[in-house]
Amino acid sequence: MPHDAALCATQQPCEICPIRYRAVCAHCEGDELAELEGMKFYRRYEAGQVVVWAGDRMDFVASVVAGMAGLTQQLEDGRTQMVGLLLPSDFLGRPGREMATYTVTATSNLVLCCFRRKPFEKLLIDNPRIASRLLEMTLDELDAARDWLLLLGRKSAREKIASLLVILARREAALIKRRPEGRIAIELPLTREAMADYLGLTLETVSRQMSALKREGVIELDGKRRVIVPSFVRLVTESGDDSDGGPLS
Amino acid sequence: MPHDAALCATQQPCEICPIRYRAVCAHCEGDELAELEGMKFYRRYEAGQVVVWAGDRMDFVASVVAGMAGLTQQLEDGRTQMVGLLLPSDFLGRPGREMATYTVTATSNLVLCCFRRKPFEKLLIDNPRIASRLLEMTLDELDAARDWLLLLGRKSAREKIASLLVILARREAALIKRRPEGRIAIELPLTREAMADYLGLTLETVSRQMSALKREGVIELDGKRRVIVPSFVRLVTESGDDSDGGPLS
DNA sequence: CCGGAACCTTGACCCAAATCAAATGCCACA
DNA sequence: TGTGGCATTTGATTTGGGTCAAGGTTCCGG
Repeated sequence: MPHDAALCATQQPCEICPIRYRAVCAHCEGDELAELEGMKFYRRYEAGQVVVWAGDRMDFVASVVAGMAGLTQQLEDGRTQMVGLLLPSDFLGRPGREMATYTVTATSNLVLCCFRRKPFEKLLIDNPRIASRLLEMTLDELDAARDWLLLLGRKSAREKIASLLVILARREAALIKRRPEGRIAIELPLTREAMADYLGLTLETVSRQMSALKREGVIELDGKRRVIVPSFVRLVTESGDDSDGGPLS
Repeated sequence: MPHDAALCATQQPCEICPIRYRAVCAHCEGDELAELEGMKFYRRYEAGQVVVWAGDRMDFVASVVAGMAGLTQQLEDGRTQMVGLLLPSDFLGRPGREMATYTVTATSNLVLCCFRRKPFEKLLIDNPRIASRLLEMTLDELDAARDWLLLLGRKSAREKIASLLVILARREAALIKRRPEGRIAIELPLTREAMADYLGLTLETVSRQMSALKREGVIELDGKRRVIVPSFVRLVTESGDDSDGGPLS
């Protein structure tokens, strides 16, 4: 097994792709889809592997098919902040940009559906369906970033943890077009350190707050990477915002 | 003078518009520009006026021509975080969305170049130039939001203040296609409270850090709303990140 | 079954920024 | 020229989360 990104021969047809109707290809049909299908290739990364370093040349863009990746930014003295969390169906890379602006790391085992950048950019010009879907996804990501700004700027450590769990639960549920409620389980494919980098905390504070939420019955831990939430509404209350999570979209 | 948004009769031709080559209309020429010009109308707001409330119907989109506006999000208990800062040439509103997601407030006197939403959406479909410019602007805004995440998550109060000043200086300079250097003046069309909401601080902390930067000669104050920076590189050093601000774009 | 590494938890202490509380400056306007 | 209403500054005190330090788990390879 190579240490580098593994170019993976086994790729699925788009028809049975789990992110077929949520990714950048969502609105494509017939010829458009065939063209994308013809140029796609898969890559797999192990948890912890770096996909690209900030400043490196990046000549592909991709959709996350499975797993999770984090975009990360750093100050010179090493302080680290996650600035993007990519879940299945999210888009990676910026058309028109040669160099990666952020370091991308697989936080769990990761499968990407990649397209070489240049041909993809051409497709973007010829094919308004793809371009408009990408605009829509970018606007959604901007909205998510804005919720994240509120989280980082104004929420307490406990609210931050609860918010992260709510976000993961909602994203997980959205993939199967449902809305989380009642007793639910959340996969948590992040180390405590990655959670801390996401939330602007230290890993010690993350650990302490997780313990506190557990002690108070808001969550139960099933191993380190799986969380049981007895009452989803209780968790939402703890997260500080009581928005209902908006339309299913 | 009405208390509400002032629909303003005096509007300039696009040719002499100060944001002609930076706004969503940047790549438009001839017919495209004429079409935009035919449907545009100006609105003016006084400092402090609300442009739209979160949740209200919003049936126009707009470019900021002059002045500054803040997008703001709130938790139920009143904690407030600014999640967007709109400067001249920035785009306001989301095509395809009926309701405003954020409250928009003029932080200084503000001039908007508005388009009714429905006709603008139609234009977006028919006219790839505008759509691709909007995608580009949205991607830039996402990058800015990601720098902002780093600021909120990991920077000290002093670094936050310095970073805000650097951002304003760069944006001001970019409008005239220059890069800030040496001794510069920065307009600061924000109250201390608005700065605090931007930076995830209290207004007292903002005031204290401004005083400290002044005491140490990093900045001089010329009234409350104008800052003189004797050495721009010194200010950038104080901001924590030493990126050079990227290409002029 | 043991040793080690990676990850996580817990405790004690500290500090940067929040909170609470006055002052002070600065207009606009009577 | 005073006066009320802001925005801002400054001071005293508290506190949430950071830092430093020590153990505990889990899991893998030998």
